Amino acid sequence: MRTGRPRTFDTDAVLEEAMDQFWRHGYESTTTRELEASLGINQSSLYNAFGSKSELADAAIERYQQRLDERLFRPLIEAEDGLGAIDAFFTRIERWLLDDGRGCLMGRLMGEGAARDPRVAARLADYRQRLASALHAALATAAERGEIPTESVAPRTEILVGAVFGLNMAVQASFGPQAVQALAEATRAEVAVWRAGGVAA
Amino acid sequence: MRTGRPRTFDTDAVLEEAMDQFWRHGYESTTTRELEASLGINQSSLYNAFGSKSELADAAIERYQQRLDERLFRPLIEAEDGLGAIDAFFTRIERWLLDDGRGCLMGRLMGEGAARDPRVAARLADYRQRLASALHAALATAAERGEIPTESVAPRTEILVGAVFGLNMAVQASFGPQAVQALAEATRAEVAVWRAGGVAA
DNA sequence: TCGTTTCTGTAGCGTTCGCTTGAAAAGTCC
DNA sequence: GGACTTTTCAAGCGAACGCTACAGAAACGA
Repeated sequence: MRTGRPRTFDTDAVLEEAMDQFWRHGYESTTTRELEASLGINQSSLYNAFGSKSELADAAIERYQQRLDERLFRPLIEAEDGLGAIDAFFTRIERWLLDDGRGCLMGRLMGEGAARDPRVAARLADYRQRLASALHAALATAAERGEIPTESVAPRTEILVGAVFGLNMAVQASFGPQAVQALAEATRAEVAVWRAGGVAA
Repeated sequence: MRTGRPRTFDTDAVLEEAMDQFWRHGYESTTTRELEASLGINQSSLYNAFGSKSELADAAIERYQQRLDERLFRPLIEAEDGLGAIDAFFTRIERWLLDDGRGCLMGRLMGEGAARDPRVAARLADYRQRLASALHAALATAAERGEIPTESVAPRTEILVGAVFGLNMAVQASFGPQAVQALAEATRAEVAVWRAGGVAA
């Protein structure tokens, strides 16, 4: 193992800041010059440490995905109150999208067609899978509790995945907080109808 | 009225081709060089005729919106079979998104954040309004026919708007035809549950 | 201390972007 | 036919893009 001059910056902190940049501006619109400025390190140091913009983004997305898992997906999977957990999930995701004006990194990447980069495409496919799994788990719990029929778990997983995509699209399209809130609220209302056995409140 | 040399190209045909280019590649990724090549006219002729890329896109989007109105929204508004028309709409939109691999221009624009251009933002807001109106009209018809409760018309309009956004997001994220089909199918299944009065088939 | 290895900063490569310039070509109107 | 207006075309402007070459600075093992 050959040694040499160690890095003067904290790789982890830089990655955190890079994640925030991609989160705010997406993949294409985050330029290496902006990264240089916001991360406080020179471009060549960036490339020396991460290889390429694509690889840096890949690492940043992995970091973001872990955060999503912790804050949004894990509570959904571990909750035991079925449809109540789904209601809470859509409240949480609404805040996630609106609270700090950053939206969702995955939504940005999906919308801007960042899947043309194969690394990003793999991350997005993984995200879709995790989202669907978490929703499926919560719906399965709801079925166990007798809140919804078992046959409806699979199609309703798709419905909710689509609803999350739709929320993200509304954010990307800059339709404003009210539009996003309206979509989230309508989704929660529909879930409430499921609980009521299909009889509208 | 001062006269001069007339154009050698058909403005209408050029606009049609420009619409197709934006449709295939979105706003940002459609370059003035590509337009020059595909439209068969010089860049300066383009700028002379349309002013700017933004204005050309604006005209192309207007054209596209008219097509959307004719092919997707008008049938939804004029149909008299309530939920049946909504089922047919989601079948039609699924084909619209998948058949020729172009997806939907509005979906591209929403996803790529093209709303940063004020002209595009206005077009997108208009699109959202037209989509919501068409769905609302069909749901109102369904309520008149007694298929769904009147109170559910407004929230379910939002649900379906979100579903359309979600379908577009799936297309933009390159999740593939099966993912898009699954979302559309699940939406139709949920609409069928509405008709059945909430009792799952 | 010395040699080796790695990191840092400047400067710049080649490409592409939206858009414009300037002169020649091609029409219309009197 | 000649004055006038507009379109066309090639060339190029200034800026931004991802990325890199290179030289000097800085830390390691011996």
